[in-house]
Amino acid sequence: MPPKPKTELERQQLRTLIIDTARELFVSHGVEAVTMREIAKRIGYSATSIYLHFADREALLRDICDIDFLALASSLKDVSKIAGPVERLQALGRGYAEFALNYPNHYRLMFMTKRTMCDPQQSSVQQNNAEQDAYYQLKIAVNDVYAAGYFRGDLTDKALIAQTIWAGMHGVCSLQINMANDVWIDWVDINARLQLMQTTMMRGLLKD
Amino acid sequence: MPPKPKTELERQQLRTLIIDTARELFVSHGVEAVTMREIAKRIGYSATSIYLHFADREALLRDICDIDFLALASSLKDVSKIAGPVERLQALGRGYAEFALNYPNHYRLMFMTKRTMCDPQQSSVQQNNAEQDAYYQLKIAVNDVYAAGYFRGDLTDKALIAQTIWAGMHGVCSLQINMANDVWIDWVDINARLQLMQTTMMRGLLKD
DNA sequence: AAGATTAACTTAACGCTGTTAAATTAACGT
DNA sequence: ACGTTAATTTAACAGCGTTAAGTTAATCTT
Repeated sequence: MPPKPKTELERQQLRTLIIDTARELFVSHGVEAVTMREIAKRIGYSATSIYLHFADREALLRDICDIDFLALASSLKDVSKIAGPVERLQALGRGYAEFALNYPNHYRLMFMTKRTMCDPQQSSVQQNNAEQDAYYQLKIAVNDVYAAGYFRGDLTDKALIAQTIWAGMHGVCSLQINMANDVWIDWVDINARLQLMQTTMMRGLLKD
Repeated sequence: MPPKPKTELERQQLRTLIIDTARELFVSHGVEAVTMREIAKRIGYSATSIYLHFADREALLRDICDIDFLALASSLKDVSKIAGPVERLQALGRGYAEFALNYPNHYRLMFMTKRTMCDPQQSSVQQNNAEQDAYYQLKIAVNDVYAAGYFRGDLTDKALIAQTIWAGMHGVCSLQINMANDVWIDWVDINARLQLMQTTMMRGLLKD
């Protein structure tokens, strides 16, 4: 029904409306099942209107991903208040898993689905900003434990330590998200698996 | 161009020809990029012919997955010859990672992609057959280490131990497969990550 | 041996998808 | 008052998985 002039602010608001609407649909239906037409209908526009704001579906997914990464980082920001460095690192792992299992479809989009990458320059997430970059939060937490001298003597590569801890938690979460319904496996309770992964990581990486 | 009667053997051969052709295409192009028409063209049939042997694309993917699981288990079968139980467990992890990183598109289909499950009854993989069931191989290896009394005293749930080790290796492999090209992360060499995950797991789970 | 039957296969077509081209609408500048 | 132009829609395309309808030729029946 619409006419002509639109302020830059209004354009931006429509962009984020599209993104937020799509994210909401993803929660319940999963990314792959949500169509461009469905997103458009939900906001009362025609499907082609989305292409005035995003080059294609992939570009929309990238921007949605950015918001998801911000949401993850935001959900973890209170962790920095925790006193002990080791406790902080463990709380980060717990928070990460909580996000993954609360928003499995978003986690899937972020970490388990093949996507075309964009350079971080044009991402809306500020790299190495602790409020926005969850991986940076992990690196800080690892750094703090390292500075306190808690890691085993043979562990000197802090990026390697961080990526290993990440992989451990990601392994538990992603198997849960993708394989929990697989009757082939005699799955143990997910909380027990998360717990053992955390303590195994700490026992394996920290000094005795 | 073809006429009528076909033996049960010939039907089976055509089935496996379809599966093998699709698997080969998956290796280079990825599962999502391979279309039914493309598979059919490759074997010189029309696309609709596939539907005489598989209910739908999902059913074809399930059967392909079965073959992939068999291939994984087969690639690990020599591990059982290794003498020490801990060495066996570690070799299993290395072999698993080797498979994952050599056939990333198949690994993605097997462990990272949402699929509708079928009951193990009608799977061509024999559950709890060490030659065919890779997860059973892992359980045996964990069992052997457990029987030898090498695990820490507070670890009594063998399924939990197996699933944690699996999650650790899966975490490293799946992050590598899906995120290795992400310039956001200062990725350390994949072999170093695999190595540290293995030693961390062993240090964390085994007695000192 | 001729005709009906039927398995194996193909061509046509449907509904859905992401996406593009063309048409429409209405506010603005002059 | 009127063209210009941005915002939006409708129409349409190519490709997908899939189904329906046809075609072919070997076998079965009598």
